[in-house]
Amino acid sequence: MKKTQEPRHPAEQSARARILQTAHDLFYQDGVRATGIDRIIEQAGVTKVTFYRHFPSKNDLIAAYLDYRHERWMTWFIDALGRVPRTAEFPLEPVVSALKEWFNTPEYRGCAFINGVVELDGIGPWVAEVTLRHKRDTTNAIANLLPAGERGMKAAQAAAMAVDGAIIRMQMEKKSAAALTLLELILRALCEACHLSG
Amino acid sequence: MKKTQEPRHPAEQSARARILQTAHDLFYQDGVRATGIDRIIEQAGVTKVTFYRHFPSKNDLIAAYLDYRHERWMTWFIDALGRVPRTAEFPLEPVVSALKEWFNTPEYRGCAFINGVVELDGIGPWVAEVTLRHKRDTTNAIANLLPAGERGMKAAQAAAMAVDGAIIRMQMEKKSAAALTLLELILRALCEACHLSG
DNA sequence: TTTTATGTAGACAGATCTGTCTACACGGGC
DNA sequence: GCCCGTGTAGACAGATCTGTCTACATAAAA
Repeated sequence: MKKTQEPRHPAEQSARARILQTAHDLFYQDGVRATGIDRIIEQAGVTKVTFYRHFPSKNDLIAAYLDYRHERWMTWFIDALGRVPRTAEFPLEPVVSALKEWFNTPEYRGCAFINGVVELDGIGPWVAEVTLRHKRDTTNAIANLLPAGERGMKAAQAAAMAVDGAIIRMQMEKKSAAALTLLELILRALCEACHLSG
Repeated sequence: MKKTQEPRHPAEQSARARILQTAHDLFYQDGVRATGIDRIIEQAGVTKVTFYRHFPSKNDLIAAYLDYRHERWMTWFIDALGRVPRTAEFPLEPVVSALKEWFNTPEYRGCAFINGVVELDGIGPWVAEVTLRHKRDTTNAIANLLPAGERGMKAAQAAAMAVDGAIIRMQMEKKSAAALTLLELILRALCEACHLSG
């Protein structure tokens, strides 16, 4: 079953996977509106017909891009949170560590979903919807670092919002890790205020 | 001196002012990239020649828009902060009140400068520069609510970053004032942690 | 009075972007 | 043996966007 999927280029990816991968890189790096279909087609090494057979319109590609991005980023984030030992004194420390890792990647250009909401507000309500799902999942991942219950959930939501602020900040300032130390200040204050640090 | 400025339409604004005003409304509401020159020209009631005499290129208009926006918003923000009585118990309360006012305006679509950085990253480094100026001025306005000194400044910077998070959050969620209560939670925690609440 | 700054009206060039179309090739399953 | 899914190559239509151009009008300044 499904051996028909990848016959053409045994070593390489299927045409669809190459398109999606290329679209991801270009959309994230240069922005969705600024990236034309032609450039994706050229860089992915496919033709227009092949492209439009897989993605009937650019909007379909954008939707697939956001899904793909969510999957990738979420997997990485949860893994990164787990790689740092949790301490009772500052249970949100893994959040700072994970973001530090992300912020230092050379291709960093902010949160694809925040960028999407800003750039693509007009093309449909589904952009805001997938973005809210993304932020909900992120909040849940943060909440898993805290004791279950009302207090932990409120703190996780606030922490996630502060993280968005840090993401934006880092996107503006490029250099300088000021965003990270400020975020740590906020998260420590939050943990204390919610009696979550021991 | 300068009586030449507004001769044509005594009751109305000068052509330049109308263009800038229209550009502001459309750029902020629909996004810069999504707004064509033709639409601004039409809605401002001027012609192409008039437009290009005042603004040699769209980028010049974008720059003027950001300057104009900064002036307007900053004036409003400082005024709004001053309208709320400061309490020693929670000195950052005016920030929450001011944002509440802003978030409830029907035309709210986030921070024009954050949107600009996301949308216009490619067109030149000056976008990030005016954005950083804007955020610095905002931070200073917040710092004026706090006692001068190292502690107050750090808290103001962290608060400004959290505010950015709330701005984004509100932009995604449209309805629901969750962003505001979360922001208040963060700011209260910050004030306590920095020993700024009495 | 002449010049200059400002304005109007609208055609046009040149680029770019999305999406469609024709024509052809090849491998696997029916 | 034949069809169908997937692939290639590239022309083309139609829309939109930025910016230029000609031709003309008018009020204030010199």
